[in-house]
Amino acid sequence: MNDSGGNAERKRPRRPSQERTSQRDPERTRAAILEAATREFAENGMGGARVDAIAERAGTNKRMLYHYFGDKEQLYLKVLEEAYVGIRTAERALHIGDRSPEEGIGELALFTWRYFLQHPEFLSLLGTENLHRARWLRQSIRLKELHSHLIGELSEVLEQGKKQGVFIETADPLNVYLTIASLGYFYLSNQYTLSTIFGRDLIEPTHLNAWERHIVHVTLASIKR
Amino acid sequence: MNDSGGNAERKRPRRPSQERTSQRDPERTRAAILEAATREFAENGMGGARVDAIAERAGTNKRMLYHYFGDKEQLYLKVLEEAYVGIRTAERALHIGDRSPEEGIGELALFTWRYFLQHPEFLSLLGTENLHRARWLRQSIRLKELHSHLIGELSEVLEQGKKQGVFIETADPLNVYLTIASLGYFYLSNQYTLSTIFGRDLIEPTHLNAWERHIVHVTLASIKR
DNA sequence: CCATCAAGTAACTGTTTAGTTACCGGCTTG
DNA sequence: CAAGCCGGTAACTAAACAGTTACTTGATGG
Repeated sequence: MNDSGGNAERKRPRRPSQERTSQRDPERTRAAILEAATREFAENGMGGARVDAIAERAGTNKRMLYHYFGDKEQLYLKVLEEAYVGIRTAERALHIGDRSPEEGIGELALFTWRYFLQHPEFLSLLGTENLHRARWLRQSIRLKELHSHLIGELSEVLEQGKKQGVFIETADPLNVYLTIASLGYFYLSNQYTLSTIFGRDLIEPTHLNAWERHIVHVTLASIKR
Repeated sequence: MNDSGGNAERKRPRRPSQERTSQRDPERTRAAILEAATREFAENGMGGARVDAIAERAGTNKRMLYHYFGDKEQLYLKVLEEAYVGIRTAERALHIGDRSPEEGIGELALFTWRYFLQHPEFLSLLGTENLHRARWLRQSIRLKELHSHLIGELSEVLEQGKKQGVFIETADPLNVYLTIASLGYFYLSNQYTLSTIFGRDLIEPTHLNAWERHIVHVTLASIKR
């Protein structure tokens, strides 16, 4: 019905073939799309992110995006998975069991805070995923074992501290991690509304450093005997 | 140009006028739209919320929504403002200065946790607003003074505690509030990803109660001498 | 008892969006 | 050295969307 121009011959849009530095590089294109998608999803959420915007940011076009990642949802899941792999990988390199229990926990708190500070896009992605009740993360089975290492190592450090009599007996590994993550996550992810309603610029270096010390202080105060 | 059907007479879509319980009630319609909008924005964020969906949830139509609230952005801001008024109003009724300093802080921690627990839509709205860097909240001037009361009252309680020698001298009102809010906000707003990756159902009553006690414990441990 | 205005309805419009299709061209390999 | 595959482009399409318009209904005061 709306087939404007009923003639059979279809005009093909013969491109002018102007001298282009085409440089085919699948890996680079793929990586560029993933990075552009990370930024776009972090800035606008799943609902607000635009596929066209991702393609443009990556210096390519939608066709390649669908070619490599299937569709918007699969691309989003890939971005989320990579973000988790990023923090858990960096965390493993810490080896918090190598120091005294107290230093180990302090080290983990400092690392987590600084990682959050340097990776705001990770916090944004978590926020978006939780808005949707982990709808996409739930589909990712391979991620489960990624996080068990953290709890295992943390558990060992706490046990050692209890044996040495420096930590209280009720200290729980998941609770300790949630405490550390809470204090870092809320301060950073909610900095915009907090700065607005309380009239204090939370991202200023002085306040940032004070909060870093505060996190370590609170975490240790909550488990020390 | 695209004026399909060149005849001057316009077909008017004469509605069948079937027995309807129309009940005109501006206040109720307005309130219904606001409540429907709160749920829709909380569930889908600013980008994901649909104006049609809000109208349908409210049992009315888009025309009324635009009539009462201007446009989608103004409606969203109204929803956000009302959410803040809600928690700050309930907070004022606490009068944390009436008890001992230690009890007062514990009371505030408990209240905040329980309010967050009972108002998940408030947490969602905060998350959405922060994703957009407080873009809409910043436009709301009248909200600034709403929050100063909280910090003022909290400050008095801390000072009293310091005089009595039960709190450390470095205890800061904003830091204390941020600590309480962090521990409540993160646990609830990130419960979906956390439950998924750590394989523990955080919303289960047992764990919920344990975390409530944990918040009070951590908050007090961080400021007690 | 009718003129007026506010409450309310539903179809419409221009734009944006995710996803698709038709086509191009350089590199590898049989 | 040609054939076809893979990386790449741009225009297209159907659906969804925010916002508008043309119109109806009911209440009220002069």
